[in-house]
Amino acid sequence: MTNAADLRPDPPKTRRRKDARPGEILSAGISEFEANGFHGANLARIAKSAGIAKGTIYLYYPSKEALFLAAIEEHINSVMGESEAELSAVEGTTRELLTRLLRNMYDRFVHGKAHPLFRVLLREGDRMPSVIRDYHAITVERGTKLLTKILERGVARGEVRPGPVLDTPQIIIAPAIFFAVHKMMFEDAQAIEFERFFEAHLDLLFNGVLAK
Amino acid sequence: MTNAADLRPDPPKTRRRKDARPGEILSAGISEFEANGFHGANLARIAKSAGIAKGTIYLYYPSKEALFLAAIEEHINSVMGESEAELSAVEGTTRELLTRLLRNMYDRFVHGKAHPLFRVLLREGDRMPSVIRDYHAITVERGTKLLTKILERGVARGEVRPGPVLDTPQIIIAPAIFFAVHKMMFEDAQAIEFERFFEAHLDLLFNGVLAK
DNA sequence: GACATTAATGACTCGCGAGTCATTAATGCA
DNA sequence: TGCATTAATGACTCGCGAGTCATTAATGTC
Repeated sequence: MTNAADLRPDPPKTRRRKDARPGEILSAGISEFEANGFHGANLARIAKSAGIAKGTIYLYYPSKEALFLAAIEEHINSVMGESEAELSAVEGTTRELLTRLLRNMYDRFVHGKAHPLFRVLLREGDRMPSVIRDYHAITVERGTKLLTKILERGVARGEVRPGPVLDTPQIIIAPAIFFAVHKMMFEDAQAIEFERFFEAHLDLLFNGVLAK
Repeated sequence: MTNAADLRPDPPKTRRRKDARPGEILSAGISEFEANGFHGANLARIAKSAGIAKGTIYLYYPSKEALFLAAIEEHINSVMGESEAELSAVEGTTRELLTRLLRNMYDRFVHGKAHPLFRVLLREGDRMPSVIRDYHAITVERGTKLLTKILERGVARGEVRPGPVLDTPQIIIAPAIFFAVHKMMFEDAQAIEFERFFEAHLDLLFNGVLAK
């Protein structure tokens, strides 16, 4: 029954992989933080899921908080960088542009990868104002600028009515954030049907509620 | 230097007040839970602020969770019961009705007592689905019914355009919730000026964004 | 006033999880 | 092949806060 395997030395029980570790820990961390938030996350669990011992984490990150910050930063960039190209093309009617922008918002913040990130920051972001500022700059500010561009272009083309909405363009995407929040809180109690809500959102935007 | 006070027996160091305690503990609890959420709340602090020892809390409430549930229930009722009367009067134009309803929403969920409650439930409500269901019934369902009533009356009066908004009337108050959430997350990073936002909200509702 | 009842106390236990560090062993180099 | 370096380990410490319980003392009753 002797075979080659018996002659091979045992594979080492631990591997020394100084350069692969940080990334592995980071991605295990992202999953754990997404699922349980900062407070609820457990370093022993992160270690286990990264296939290492708890102490090893501390060889690469000085504290739970530092790991969280690194994980969030990584996540923000990977999640928010996407659809940048898709949205930067500003052509077509204002109606088309806004429809596309909103569809994209819902895709990301309600159904997509941005949802868990939004959830964690909404719940525990007040612990770390610098993260919130980053997130604000990358999502809100950037989005607001894009909206403003679309609306001003719309005014120039005679498609958009000048008015107070131009001063606080966030109001245009507000229902999408509302939907994401509602889902977070009341998914179990009573979910809102997405397609209907989306239709209503567009209708409100383009027509208001009053009869002509 | 002898006077009456010297002769009076020392006042008792502890008072036995079986019936006053629960209420006092509850109100100390409400403050603590409002300020720190469920997890962040500290029973020793609640006891101190109620002027009793920690053990005394357990004479009246079997656990932190039970105290939280009692505090939330109490709070929900006291906070949500208000402005009921004010809103039930359905007369005037639809425009007037909606303006009044929205002003009321902002007053309560952004500036008023409902804000901290909303904040706590948004952050930690998933721990206790029954509380969320109560809250949903008292706020969302009731509000949605009122909105539906206003909108259907509006349609009957020819003031409101029938359309998808009637199916998901929540969309009308969505920007108010957005504003509350934005305030929670980004107050420090970049607050939105309230009056402008409110104007934009009404304008969006009554006019949409497109030029006529 | 003496005694029984029970409200109130707060020092204590206990579980949890972040962070430490003495020990082990993988790997590179002579 | 032996030695030095350092990645990796995991049992341990330590602080925190919920929940306990033996003890104290306020109050009602005879």
